[in-house]
Order: sequence, then structure tokens, then C-alpha cells
Amino acid sequence: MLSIGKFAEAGGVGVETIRFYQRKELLEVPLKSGGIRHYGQDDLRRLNFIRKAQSAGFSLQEIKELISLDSSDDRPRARELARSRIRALDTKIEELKQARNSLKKLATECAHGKSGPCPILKSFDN
Amino acid sequence: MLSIGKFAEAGGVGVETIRFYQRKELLEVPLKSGGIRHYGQDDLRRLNFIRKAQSAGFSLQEIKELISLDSSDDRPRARELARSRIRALDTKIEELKQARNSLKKLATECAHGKSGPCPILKSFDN
DNA sequence: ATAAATTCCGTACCATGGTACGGAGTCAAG
DNA sequence: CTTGACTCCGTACCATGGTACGGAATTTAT
Repeated sequence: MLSIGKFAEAGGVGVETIRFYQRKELLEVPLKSGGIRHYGQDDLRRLNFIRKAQSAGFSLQEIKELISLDSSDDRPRARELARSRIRALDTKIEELKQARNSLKKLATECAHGKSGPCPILKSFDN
Repeated sequence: MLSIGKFAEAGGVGVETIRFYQRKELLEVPLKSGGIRHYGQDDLRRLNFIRKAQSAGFSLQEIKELISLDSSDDRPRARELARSRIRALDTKIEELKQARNSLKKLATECAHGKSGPCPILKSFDN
């Protein structure tokens, strides 16, 4: 049985983040036993679920849906969400790679070039 | 000489975005010639600079700095910004790849597995 | 020359993901 | 049994990158 402070610490987030997730209905608000609410393993699992899904790029809204799927065990919908997230990730990864490579090229040119305007700045400049 | 509407259109953004960039001092507010402000090629170059730098993952604050570097031609600082952006992009790309691959694995398992709880949901669930 | 479209400007609002504040209540150690 | 730490709760605020609104002035098209 954890107090909100210990619970937050165990999950690697701040107390205010817990309350925020409760307001967003991602975490349940436990009943209080004499003025203070207590959190258990289920809550910790739920919190870890949120954090992991978040690091997979799901928004809090999507995570809320995943949580409800977790109860209904709706596999087709879960796969659909996963696939659409994978597509979004693929797009994003490609964009970032592109940006990274052109930036890399520019930085190299900028380091070697002896004269003229800086290619990094100039590259955006047309 | 473009009106703000044509200028925004030429840059592929909305009029409100132009005004927003002006408030953020990323674009200058031209003098008005009889009640209406007009924009030229320099403004359009600047706007394109912003959009390209943005697609390379720079924040508007960083872009503001890049713009000031563009005047001072401070190459070492430009390289520093580029390199730190490249590092950030590399980190981000790795994170997204990781997320993408575990999600892919889960989606495949979820599609093939016949019984038990959905692995996508379950994977976050511990 | 008049109606419709644009512009100007300040200000308010939006989503996302939190973070901070302040007063009252509660809990634990000395 | 008091003092200090922690909790509760509502509400306000933060950064980021915009988007919307509304009335007055001006420009453009008919």
C-alpha cells in the first residue's frame, strides 16, 4: 500500500503527474482510508502501462483507449491502433532521417569550407 | 509586393501563422504603405527559411537564433547548433525505431496468436 | 459608387502534457 | 502532543505552435 508520493516515485513520475492522469481518467482515484488514498500493485501496473505506451509514441488519448481495450480484450481494435501507430512512426522516422542527413552534410561542409557564407544558414536561404 | 494573404499563400501557411511569427519576432513587420503592409522576396525567403529549419526539427526559438546568426555569419555557433540538433535527432530516431520494432513484433503476435490475452495490451501490462 | 473581400490589431482560445500554489486536513516521530 | 512532512483538492499557470474572433479601415471588383 503506497501513498501517492511513494506511488509516484515507484513509477518515476511526480505526484502532480499522478493527479493529472487521474483527471484525464487514465488512472483511477482509489477510495480513501481515513483521509488518505492508497495505491497498490494494480495501480503501479497501470502506471507502467501508461509510461511504456507513451514511449511507444501513443498519445494519452490513445492510451486511454488501449486501457479500455485491455478490459474488453478487443484484439482487432488493438491491432488497428498498433498498425496505425507503426505507420505514423515509419513516416516520422523517415522525416527525421532526412532532416538528420541534410543537416549532417551541411555541418560537414560548414566545417571544411574556408570562405563564403555558412552553408547551414545559406541552405535554408533560398 | 504581396499582401499578407498572398504572402501566406506563397509560403504555404495561414495568415494567422504569419502574424504569429511576427509576434515571435521570427518575421519582421513591414512598414505600411497606406494602411496595408506589403511583403517582398526577402520576407518570402525568410519564411521559407523558417519552414525548412522547422522541418529539420529546430524549435521556433532555435530558428530565431539561426536567423540572427545568418546576419552575423557566426559559423562556429551555427555548427554547434547543427551538431546538437543532429545528436537530438539521432536519439529520437533510435527511440522511435525501438518503439516501432516492439510494436511490430506485438502486432504480428497478436495477429497470429489464437488464444490468451492480446499481446499488445499484455506487453505493457507488467 | 457601392458591395464584397481583405487587412489590421488586440485579444482570446485550442490541444498536449504537464507543473505549481495555497489552505486545510492527516500522519508519524520525537 | 506538538512539529514537520505529507496529502487532498480546486484552480491557475507553463511552454509549444498555432487558430479564431470581431470591429474598424481599406482595397478590389462590379
